[in-house]
Amino acid sequence: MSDPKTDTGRPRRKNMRAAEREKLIVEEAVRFFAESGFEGQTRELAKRMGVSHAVIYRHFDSKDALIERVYDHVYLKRWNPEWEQLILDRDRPLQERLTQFYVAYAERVFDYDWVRLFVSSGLKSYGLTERYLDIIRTRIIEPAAQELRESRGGPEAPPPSDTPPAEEVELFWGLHGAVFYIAIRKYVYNIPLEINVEATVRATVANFFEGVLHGTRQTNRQEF
Amino acid sequence: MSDPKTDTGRPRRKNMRAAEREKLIVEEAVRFFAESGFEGQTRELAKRMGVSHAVIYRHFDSKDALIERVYDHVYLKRWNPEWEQLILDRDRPLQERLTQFYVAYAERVFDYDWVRLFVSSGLKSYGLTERYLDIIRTRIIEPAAQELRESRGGPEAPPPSDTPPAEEVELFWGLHGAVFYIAIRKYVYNIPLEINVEATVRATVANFFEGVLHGTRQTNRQEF
DNA sequence: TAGATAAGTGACCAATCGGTCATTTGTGTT
DNA sequence: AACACAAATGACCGATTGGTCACTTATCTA
Repeated sequence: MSDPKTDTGRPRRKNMRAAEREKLIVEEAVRFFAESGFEGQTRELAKRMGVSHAVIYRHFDSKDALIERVYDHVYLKRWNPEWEQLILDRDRPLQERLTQFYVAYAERVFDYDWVRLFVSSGLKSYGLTERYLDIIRTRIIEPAAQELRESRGGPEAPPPSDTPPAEEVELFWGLHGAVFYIAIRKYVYNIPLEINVEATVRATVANFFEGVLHGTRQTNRQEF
Repeated sequence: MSDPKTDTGRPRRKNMRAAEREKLIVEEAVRFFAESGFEGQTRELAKRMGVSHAVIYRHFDSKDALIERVYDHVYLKRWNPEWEQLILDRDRPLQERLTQFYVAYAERVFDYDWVRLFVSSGLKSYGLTERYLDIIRTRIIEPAAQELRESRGGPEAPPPSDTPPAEEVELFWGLHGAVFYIAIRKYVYNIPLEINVEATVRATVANFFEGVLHGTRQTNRQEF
């Protein structure tokens, strides 16, 4: 039908350069493991690429080694270091900074592959999710909590300390959960969401700050 | 050492009545699948009970049949129908109702087995999580959203309709996510939480209502 | 164009999986 | 104590698993 030379689709069964093949395997593996979980078979993964499963073992020592590469590819590349400065930028109101952060975060991370692989690896407890959430905690949650504590307390507020305020930290984890749960509903629970994600994120952050700024601090909080 | 008749521990290797054995299998399977995921082997499950894995197949037609029973045992028994009336009880402020609900909900459901099995089955998409979240939506989220819409709107507010207000519904999903994410952090991501869960739930609900009641409705919301 | 080298194949392996079955062992009944 | 039946066993089956290897095929280079 079509001349393989002019066929714009994937080159059929031709040999590929090692680097190119590896990249292709990792990309296909990301999607595959996101769908099937890590117990998905290498043979089926290979079949998707139209090659024998032995090819995978030419390029990766083991299935676990491939999974490691999948992690790298999916997680590490999606963290934007600028977010860390954004949270601390006192030229803008804290609410504005967090709105921008969560809108950008959702844009990057609310994705079938990312969310499912993250939750899957959480259940397997390879220690990977713990490391990632450490970044969220130390770079986003705790700085934001510190900013809030310093900004909203009057002159009589306790002086800022090195240890982040536990009460505010938990509230920000609540905000984080409210936002991320959107992705969980969509990609883990398969709930069809017809909502505008960005608008929902904005509204969630806005509602959070309305509570946090206008609320009375004295009630319902003493038990932390 | 101890007379097997008076030994309060598990009876060693003795035959059990069918009903008793089935119950024991299901209970052990709950814990086992929560730890290992549904790909855990029946042989290892049997080994935990000190029996051969053929025993499982005497009492259950297949592994899938056992998993079905595990679902029943874990999910259906933990829903309290009184919660549905609680949300609609206009003798009390809506915030109080939701606080009571989420404190009770967390008490029942924030549990290693429950949370991990729920997320696992979500990833497998057996349709089970969808059914469960339908209950949450129709019995809790949408009624609460309706209550809020009717309570906070002044006389000029639009008349209540049969279809729940989408804007409020999404906000309440945010509250639900903020609360449930506590359990996800603890049991899926293995983050050690030293917090008082009940106090955190109360604070989360309180902060949510401070935002929802004191906030200005006009800003940041028009895009839903 | 011929040889060298890298890429890909398919058969194979040992371990593991869900599931079955003839047989043995325990237990309530008479 | 003897019988009948239920419970449990362990060997076995066929399919599937991650992984290997000798061999074939494609591509680059001289």
